Amino acid sequence: MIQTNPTILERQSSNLANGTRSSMAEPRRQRLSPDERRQQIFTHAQRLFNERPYEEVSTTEIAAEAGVARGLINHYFGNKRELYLEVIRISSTVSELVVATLPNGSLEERIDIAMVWFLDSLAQSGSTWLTLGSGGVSRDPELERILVASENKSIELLVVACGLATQSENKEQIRAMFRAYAQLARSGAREWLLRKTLTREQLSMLLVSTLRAIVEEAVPARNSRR
Amino acid sequence: MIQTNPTILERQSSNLANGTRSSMAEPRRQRLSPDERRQQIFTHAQRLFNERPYEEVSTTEIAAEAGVARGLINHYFGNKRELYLEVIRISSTVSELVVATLPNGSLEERIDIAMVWFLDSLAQSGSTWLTLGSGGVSRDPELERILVASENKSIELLVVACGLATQSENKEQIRAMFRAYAQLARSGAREWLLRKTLTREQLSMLLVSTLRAIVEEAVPARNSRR
DNA sequence: TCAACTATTGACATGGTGTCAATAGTGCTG
DNA sequence: CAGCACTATTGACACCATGTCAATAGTTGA
Repeated sequence: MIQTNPTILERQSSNLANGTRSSMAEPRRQRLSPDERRQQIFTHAQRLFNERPYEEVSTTEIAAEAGVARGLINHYFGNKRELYLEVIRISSTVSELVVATLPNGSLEERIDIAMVWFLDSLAQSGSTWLTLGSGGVSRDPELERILVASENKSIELLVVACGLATQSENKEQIRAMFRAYAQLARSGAREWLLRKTLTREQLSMLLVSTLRAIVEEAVPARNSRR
Repeated sequence: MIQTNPTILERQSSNLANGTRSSMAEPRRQRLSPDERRQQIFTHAQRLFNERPYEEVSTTEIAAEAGVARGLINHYFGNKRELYLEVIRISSTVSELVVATLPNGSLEERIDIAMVWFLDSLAQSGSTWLTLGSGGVSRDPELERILVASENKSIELLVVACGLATQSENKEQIRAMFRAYAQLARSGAREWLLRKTLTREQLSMLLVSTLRAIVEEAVPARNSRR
């Protein structure tokens, strides 16, 4: 366990702490409504899990930061893994809020619009989504399920934007290619937002040109199956 | 800890076991040369780490499978993490063995050839490389370093194949785009080899068309930077 | 044959996680 | 307002995984 700050183990009584700690004896136990307490723990867990990977964040630390007994985490969330999954569940659904109604128009136009929407929602949601390793890694099956479900929604949206939704045959192939494309997009977004090696325009150009190539060249290749 | 087979905790005396276990008392301790013992532990660790993710494989299990005391793992490898990194280090360098000398020719031809080489080496190395989550996740810095180094080699090769090696300006942008492309390739390979949702031809078409799009459209967009 | 060497072991200490009975705020009721 | 039921919260306990290290037992050479 990494102990960066020696003061984090102190009791911190959230935001409704009375400043007169020395004069007035504050209650040794703070009793909140389950919703409040749950939210409080969740907030601190969310922050810590965004700072460091799962294994390096201990429930002891989360409890200390939230100023509660460690057992309370288990009481509200079952176990550490479930708490983590809840954090991920929130992070991965941020970008789903924006469900753009796509206008009619040429493929070019719709791709452009979808890309603007994608980049905008990314710029807002920040780096949370980027650091998730949703790449079919053999990690946690439940974690996998959550990330895949979230990704599927985005992909379905993209399929619609490209006018391939009506394509009844080769459904699976199209989805597979778009899943691969989603990884390009994710990685590209990482280059843009985290590593800052690409400008937004460059990333946009990358995403648009490759997506057009997929729709116009790779997808029509459905006749090349055996 | 997952205990699938109740017999794995038994002593298994590697491959040089004498069959007369009941009659001849085999030595309670088997003393091997450090190289042999190290290799033996490594082999079992490699198998287990390929079957299940890091956290779900305990050193107790590795030691049991190898038929040695758990302390020996620390003696030879320091700690569990270093053992794991050594496994990864081997897995990620498999595909580097094939260093193709690229012929001259049109961009189209060279991309085709590079892609055949890429898919061939993938088909051989199997799923080990695919399940690695090398996506800039904030995991282990050392793990990150290893995977990035391995990936960089592949990317450099691809840059040469595309005839962009001499491009002195926008070096970083080109590399960034190719890193993103590598994720598309990795994900596509996963669809081909693991999920079997794409045929080799379809994947090849996907990779070739998108790569051509990047080289011809995205990369020349270097003048669009601010 | 014996002794130095060292590969190997097993007990110990540490730290993280989950469980659960005991405890102490809180609000209701007479 | 006192007392009581309810339950949010605690802290001690058991369990498991990891790392350390002194003791032990094969092995090799004199």
